[in-house]
Amino acid sequence: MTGIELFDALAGELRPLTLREPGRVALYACGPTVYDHPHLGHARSALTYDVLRRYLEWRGLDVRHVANITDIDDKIIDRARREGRTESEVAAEWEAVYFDVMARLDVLDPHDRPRATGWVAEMVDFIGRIMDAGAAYTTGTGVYLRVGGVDGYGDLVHRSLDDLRASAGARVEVDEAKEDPLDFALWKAAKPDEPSWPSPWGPGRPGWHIECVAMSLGILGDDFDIHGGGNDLVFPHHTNERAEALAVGRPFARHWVHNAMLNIEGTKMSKSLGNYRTVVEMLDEHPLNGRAFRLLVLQTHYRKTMEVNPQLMASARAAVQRLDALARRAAATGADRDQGTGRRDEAAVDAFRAAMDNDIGTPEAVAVIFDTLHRANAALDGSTEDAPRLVATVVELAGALGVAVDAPARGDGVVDSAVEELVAKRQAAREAKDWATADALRGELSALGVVVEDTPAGPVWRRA
RNA sequence: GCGCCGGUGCCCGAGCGGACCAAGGGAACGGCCUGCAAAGCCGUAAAGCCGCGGGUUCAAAUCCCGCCCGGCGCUCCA
Repeated sequence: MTGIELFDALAGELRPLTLREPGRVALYACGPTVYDHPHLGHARSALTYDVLRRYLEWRGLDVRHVANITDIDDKIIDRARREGRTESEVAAEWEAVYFDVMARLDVLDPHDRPRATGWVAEMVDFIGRIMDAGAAYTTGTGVYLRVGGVDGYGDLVHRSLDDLRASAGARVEVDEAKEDPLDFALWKAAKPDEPSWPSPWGPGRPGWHIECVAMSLGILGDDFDIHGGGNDLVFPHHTNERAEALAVGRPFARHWVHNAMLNIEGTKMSKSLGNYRTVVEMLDEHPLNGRAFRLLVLQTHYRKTMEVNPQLMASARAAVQRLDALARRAAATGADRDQGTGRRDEAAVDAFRAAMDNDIGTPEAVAVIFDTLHRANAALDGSTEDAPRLVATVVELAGALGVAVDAPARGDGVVDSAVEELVAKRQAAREAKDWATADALRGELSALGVVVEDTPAGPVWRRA
C-alpha cells in the first residue's frame, strides 16, 4: 500500500497502487520512434511520466524509470531511403534532438533508455518462446501471434474479440496470409534493402510490440509495477504487448496508465491541418516556454485531452513569472532562508499530497501551490514569521512537479552589460528625482523587452 | 458503423451527492502601495445556477435515461 491511487486502464477504474516490492517502483513508459521532430504531444507524454516519477520519488519511493527509443521502424526506413542515408544515421539524429528537447523541458533522464536495435537478440528469444508455446505461426511475410488463442485479448480496450474483428481492416487492408485479421507480426521477414537481423525464421526485423515487451520485462522483470504511454497506444500497441506476455504466461504490468492527447485550437495536431507544432519551435519562441508548457500540462488532468494555443502559453508564462516574482521578493528580503531546511507549511503539503495521491491530481496540486504562493506574498507584505516557511513550501512543491522556481532571471546566458548600464543610469536619474529621464530610460529598457522593478533593495530587472 | 472521452465563467480548468451553488491560472475593474510604474496586497465584477430535456434523492454541476454538439480511436501515432 502506498496510499496512492491510479486509474488503471485494465480495471477501468481507480486502483490503489500496490507495488511488487515495497518501496520500489518499476515504471516503463513507451517512448518515441525517432524519425522526425518531437511534437507537443510527445512532450506532454514525457512530462506526464516525468511528473509521475518525480512525485513517487518525492513520496520517498525508489523509482526505476525506463523509457525506450524505437530506432528501427518503417518511418525511419522511409526517411533514410528518401535522404540517402542509413537508418541508424537517421535514428541517431532524431534521438539527439529528442534528448535535447527533453533536457530543455527539465525532464529527468530515465534510468534506462533502451534502444530497440540493442535488444533484438532478446526479442528473437522471446518470439521463440511464443512459438514454443504454440501461440504463433509463420507465413511468407513473417511470424504472427495467434490472437484468438489469448484469453482476454481485448481486455485492455474493453472490447471483445468479435468486436475488434468487426472493425479490423476498417482502415488498413488485411494480409490474406494471416489466419485472423487481428493476428499481428512478431517478426517481419526482410525485404530487399531493408536492415535485417538473423533469426530462426529467416532474416528480418522485430515487430513493434515485441520491442517493448522484451525491453520492459528484460530490464524491470516480470510483474513490474506501471506501464505507461499515450492513450493512442492502448490498441493495438499495449494490447499486443500484453498478448505477447500472456502467450508465454509471464505476468506483465500491474498497472496501466495512459495519458490523453493534446489538441491545438480544438483539434488534433496534424501536418495537413497546419497546426503541427514541434517542441523545438515552442521552446525557441520564449525562454519561459519550457516551464510554461510544463505548467500548462499540469493544469489539465493527465487523462483529459488538453488544449494548447498561444493565449494559453502566454497565460502559463504569466503564472511562471508569479512564481519567479515570489522568489525574487524572498531573495531580496532574506525570506528564502527556509529553503532546504525541511521547514514547510504542513497543511499545504498535506493538501498537495492528497491531490496527487488521487490519481495524480496535478490541477489541484497546482492550485495548492498558488494558494500557498498567495499566502507567502501576504506574509511577505506583513513581514510575518511565516514567510520563509511558506516560500520554502512553494519552492518544494513546485519542485516536486519539476517546476523550477528561479530567483534571478534564469540566464539566457548573454547578459547584458547594456541593460545593466541603462538600469544604473535610470536609478541615478531617480535618485536625482529626474523622473522624465528615468521614465525615458525605462522606455528604452521596455523596448529591449526588459521590465524594471523598483524594490526597497534597489532596482531589479527581468525579461518580460 | 463500433468504441472511448468530453461539454463548467471572457479564456483555460478543478470539483463528480451536501459547508447557500464552483478551487487554481490568465484576462478585466476599483482601492492600497509607488514620483509614476512593476511586483504585491485588499476588494469587485462575472456561471440568474455548471450543453438541452426528463428522472432518482431530504439534497445533483456531481447519479440514471434520452437528445444535441465536440474531440479521439478502430493495427502510422504520445
